[in-house]
Amino acid sequence: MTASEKPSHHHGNLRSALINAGVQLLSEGGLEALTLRKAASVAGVSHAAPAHHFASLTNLRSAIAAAGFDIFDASMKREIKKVSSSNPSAVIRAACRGYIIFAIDNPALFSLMFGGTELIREEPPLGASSSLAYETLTQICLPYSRDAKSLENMRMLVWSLVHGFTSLMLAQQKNFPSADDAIRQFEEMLPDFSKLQNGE
Amino acid sequence: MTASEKPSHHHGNLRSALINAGVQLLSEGGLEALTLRKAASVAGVSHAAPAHHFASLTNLRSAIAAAGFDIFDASMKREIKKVSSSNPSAVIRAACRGYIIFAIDNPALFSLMFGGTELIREEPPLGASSSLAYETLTQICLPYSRDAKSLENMRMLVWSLVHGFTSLMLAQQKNFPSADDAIRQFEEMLPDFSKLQNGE
DNA sequence: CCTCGATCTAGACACTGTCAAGTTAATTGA
DNA sequence: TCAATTAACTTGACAGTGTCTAGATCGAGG
Repeated sequence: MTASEKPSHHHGNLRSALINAGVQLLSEGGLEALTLRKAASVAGVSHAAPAHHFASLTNLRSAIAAAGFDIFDASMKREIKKVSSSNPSAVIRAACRGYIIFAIDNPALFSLMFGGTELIREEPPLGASSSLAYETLTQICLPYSRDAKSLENMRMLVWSLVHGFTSLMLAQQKNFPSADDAIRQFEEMLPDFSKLQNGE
Repeated sequence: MTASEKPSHHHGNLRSALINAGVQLLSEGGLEALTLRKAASVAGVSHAAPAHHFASLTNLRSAIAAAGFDIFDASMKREIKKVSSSNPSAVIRAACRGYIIFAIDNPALFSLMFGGTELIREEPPLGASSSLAYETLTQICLPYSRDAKSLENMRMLVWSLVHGFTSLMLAQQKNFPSADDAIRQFEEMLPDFSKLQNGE
């Protein structure tokens, strides 16, 4: 949509425009700043236009959360790529760094995804994107699993640890630490954790 | 407030009545069912009455969250009392059971307390109650701490683990498991965790 | 008894999600 | 090519929300 295009009655790509507007509203004003009408306004359409793409606010929130899971998964994968994949423990720690970085960079989005807001989790947009991140978290635990049950336990252990740490960090401090400080604190807590790996 | 008392213009104890009404609304309709006007209605007063006790919805939410932290702390302490206090690891596991039980019994309250809703965390009502629970979590880690730093790491480790597990459980399943099932799943994940205790 | 302050009511305003009806534009089909 | 159909959007309305202002009522202290 360049400036040379004359404004059309049809927006063209309103659905993704509303999602982008929602992400922006979240990052600027927190959870409660995300409203259908504001998103419509930012996207440059009337207040009722979103209804044709999202049946309700819950649907828009779910689509935004799905976009959040994509960013989230990308953040973990980016940090994983930075380290040698031959060291399983380093890979897990890298994923955790990506986890924390995402939350610090997108606290309101993180809250929307995990904070208890009603979302439609099963259907395609959100279900697929969250499964992606789920899969990444499973992959990094594979080296530590002997069977299906130990994999599930390890995955839940790692996920619980990093998710709990991140959630509590966001809930406690009004002014979050920098991502570097948060990661430092997490890894300082973690050394004991490495004992339960079968060897690093 | 018995039925024999004639209704007075003054409610008498509107502040706590609104908090109780809020807890009820949360448990019946989730996060978004908690509104000032509904709480006022449940308490039997006009829509503007709450303003004299809570300057804004955020203040009411904070007071309700404070009440939640009291229940939360009581739930942990109740489980701790059930076990012999001579076994530090058993005490920690008991506290975690209380943590999970509270979340299963009060999912919306849990979301309000930790889910990213804006709250006034420093001031007396919420600040004091959350410090109480914080203190309980610190106490159960004392047997495993050699110094201030190791205590902080252990506390954060335990808290992150149980909080992350609980949050993810509430976020993932629309129909939560029973408290018993959730605790079983948590403790099944935990055995590896016991390795990092200096001895059970 | 009377005053005064605390408590609550009534009304209003802007904002919200959602619905219904109408308008515009793109696409399809003959 | 051009009319008809359908998708996309606008306008208007409604109930519900937080919050403000003004006024009414009650309880306690002088």
